[in-house]
Amino acid sequence: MKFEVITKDSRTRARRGRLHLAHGVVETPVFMPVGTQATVKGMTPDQLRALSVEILLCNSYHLMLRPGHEAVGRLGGLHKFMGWDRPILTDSGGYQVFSLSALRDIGDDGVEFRCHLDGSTHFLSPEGAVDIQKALGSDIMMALDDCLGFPADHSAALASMKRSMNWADRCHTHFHKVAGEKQALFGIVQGGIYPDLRRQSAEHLVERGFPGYAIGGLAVGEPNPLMYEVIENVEPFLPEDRPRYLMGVGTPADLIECVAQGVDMFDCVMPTRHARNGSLFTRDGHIVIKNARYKEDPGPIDATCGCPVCQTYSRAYLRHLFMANEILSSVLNTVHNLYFYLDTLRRIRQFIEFHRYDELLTDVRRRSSSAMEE
RNA sequence: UCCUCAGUAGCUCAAUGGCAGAGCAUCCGGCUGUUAACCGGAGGGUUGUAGGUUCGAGCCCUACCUGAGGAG
Repeated sequence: MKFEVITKDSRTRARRGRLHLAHGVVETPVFMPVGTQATVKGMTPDQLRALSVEILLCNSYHLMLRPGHEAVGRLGGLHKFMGWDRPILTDSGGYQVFSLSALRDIGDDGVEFRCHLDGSTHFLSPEGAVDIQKALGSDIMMALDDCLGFPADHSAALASMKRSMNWADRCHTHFHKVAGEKQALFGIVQGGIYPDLRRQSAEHLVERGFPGYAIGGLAVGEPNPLMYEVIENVEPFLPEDRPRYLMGVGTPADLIECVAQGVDMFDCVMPTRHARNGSLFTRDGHIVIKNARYKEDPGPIDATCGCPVCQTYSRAYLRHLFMANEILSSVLNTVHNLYFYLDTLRRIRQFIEFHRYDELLTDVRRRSSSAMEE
């Protein structure tokens, strides 16, 4: 794996970069749609390519349980299995430590999960997480981490961060024992909202040396300005020549704000999940397509959008599909929302190249404050 | 014509004679490394009509109206 910074914006920390991975080149800043179970819900790989998706995120924990990472490995790896030949990043299952908290038990050695499908128990260790992601054959694998919720006091955040660092070390060691040149392992900075812990965590990981660094444990309930502040505080401790990946974030405005803090990579379920739940993104915020006001609205979702859905279908038709619970509703809404996200990232990259990123930042702040007044 | 059964929210149905509810639909909100085509909230009633019994009736009694089934 190789990462190059092509351009840096003059007035913000925004960077324009390029990530060379085993399955292709990724222009950064980049948004990775989430394909938890080896599919971006409702999309074929062809549709994703048509939207110019460059890299996907898939989930180790879910694929370990079903169909099983060994099975995927025997079938030729995740790329072949799902018919996607561009890069894939796999999450380790660290987020499930957080989101499936009722079904798991964390120890120093790893996490014991009770499977949400059949109740069987599984143990996920740092080494196991690497083995799973090796079998899946992702371009980028993530270290197993302990994703802390919000709020958490300093001592809880310290203990959790130390555990994550211990696990990151073990992933690093095991990775270099078993994995080849084709895959890369990213470390994940933790430490909650505490600047001293975030700094310790970042310095620990950098000393160990990873080809990329993720910022985890954010967008877990804290106010957005606090999230931006945490990123602003941790960025100076991350090496300039390595990609920074903000895990699980976020809204379109979040992406624009966080690129300004030096983030290169994002993933989030928001565009795809919101699509299925009927929230559609526009330049002036989202619209809820089920609202009665769209019943006979002949216009597109967003008049300024160039996506195939906005070229063809009315809000009235999309509302009808949603209300009628038609499968096509999810498909068309997902196409639009993913296009919107990818187009936002295209604009982000352009503004950085022109050294005018602050203009984009000003524009998005103005739009979100005027949307609040409505 | 007679007999039986039924009539409660837009729909399908609950409710010992004791505060009239649910599911769906409608309207609105939420969703941030997916247990999520999901979750939450709100509005909505002269219990077919008119009487009667009772401290109190959706429930018991009488008549009528409407519908379904049966008999002739």
